[in-house]
Amino acid sequence: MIALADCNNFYASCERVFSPALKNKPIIVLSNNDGCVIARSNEAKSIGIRMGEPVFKARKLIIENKVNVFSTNFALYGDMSKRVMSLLDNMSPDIEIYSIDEAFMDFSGIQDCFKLGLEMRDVVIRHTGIPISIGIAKTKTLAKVANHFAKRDTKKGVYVLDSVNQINTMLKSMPVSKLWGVGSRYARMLNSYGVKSAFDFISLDENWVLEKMTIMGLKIQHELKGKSCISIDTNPSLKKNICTSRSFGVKVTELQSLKESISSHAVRCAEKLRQEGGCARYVSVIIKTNPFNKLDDYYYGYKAISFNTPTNDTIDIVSAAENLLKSIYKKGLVYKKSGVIVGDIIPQDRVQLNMFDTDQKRAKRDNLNSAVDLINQIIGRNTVHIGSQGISRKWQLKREKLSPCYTTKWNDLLRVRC
DNA sequence: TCTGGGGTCCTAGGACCC
DNA sequence: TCTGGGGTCCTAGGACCC
Repeated sequence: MIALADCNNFYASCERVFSPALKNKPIIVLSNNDGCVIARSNEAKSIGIRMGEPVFKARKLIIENKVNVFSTNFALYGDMSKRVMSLLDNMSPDIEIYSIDEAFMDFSGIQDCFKLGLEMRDVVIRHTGIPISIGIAKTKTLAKVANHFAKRDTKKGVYVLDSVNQINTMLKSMPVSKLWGVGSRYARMLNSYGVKSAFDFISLDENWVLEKMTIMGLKIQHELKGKSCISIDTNPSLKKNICTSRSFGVKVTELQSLKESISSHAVRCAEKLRQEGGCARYVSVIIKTNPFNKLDDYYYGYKAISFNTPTNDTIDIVSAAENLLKSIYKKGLVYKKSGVIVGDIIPQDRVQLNMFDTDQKRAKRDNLNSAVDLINQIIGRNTVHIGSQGISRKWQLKREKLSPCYTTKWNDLLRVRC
């Protein structure tokens, strides 16, 4: 069995630990620049303050209900997280720290999972003051479902989901949008096909799920049916990506102020990189304008370089970032109109012709359009994307509506080899 | 007026190799 | 008349997570 421990309303609970007078009072925690609500106590949830809501929209509710408002204090949350995780680690054979407030634990071989869950919950609240919920089931995704129901049982806070009947009942009462791995896009798509509950989802044809939601969707489905596809990772590898980003409180149009931000972001990135003991092969800079501002055009500037020699040197990273910034600013941020991607990226809707070596040359020399028509006829599409290898096997498979022939990144769940 | 920050994985095409 | 194919790496972009 796998257990998922999840701290309840983690940031809000952390703040409450240090201000006991706030017990049973509504609390919210805000993002950078105090822009959005990123954590809410149960009381704040019941008032109707929504997750991610901009503060100015929730202001009325906040004032009327005398909600206690905090800016983020990540040093505090990180420290509290370490304490919680170390307690859980002491009581469980194997643990995967999944996020600042969640951990998966391997409960295989445990006689009474429910009892151990209750003990953990008790120990954590006594030693840290943070309430946690624990869901226990056969797979990670089912443990997430179990946790969903553990949260609703405020008395016990532990839920073991083990019989098929019980699982089906729970999945029937759970909207598909609440499933781990189903975000707003997939939820909307699934709803449009009449798939409303998690149970509707597991009843879908596997090939349909694969086609619409890639291998990720199929894994969710298998996990919900009790077939484990996502194992516990107790030995996390180095980060594959390190990012420092901030929103500006106000609109910025001067290169100089962008440069200052980019430099300090780059320094911070280099710090994180050295902490990890890693090296950077690749640096990229992205600048966007406010997507919510309907009055201005939306700009998205992107530029990246690869280092010949991977580095963790602050100077290298900062100067690379500054150079990238300059080229974006000059090329894109000032001139380009909404939605245009700046940098070295080629627009998606291109018609690139490169069918067969000899034909390609002839086509370029003679008449590009007729060759495009020819390809369209062959593959029966209006828009042509043909690679340098001509119509590859990948394309042929696609035309026959078979699965893609990628294999290297797929696990044993589904091996489609051509 | 004011809308977060830091990550992951998968897909697909292009370049290139043998 | 015929058009190799299997593999890796790179990269952008789209989905997701907390």
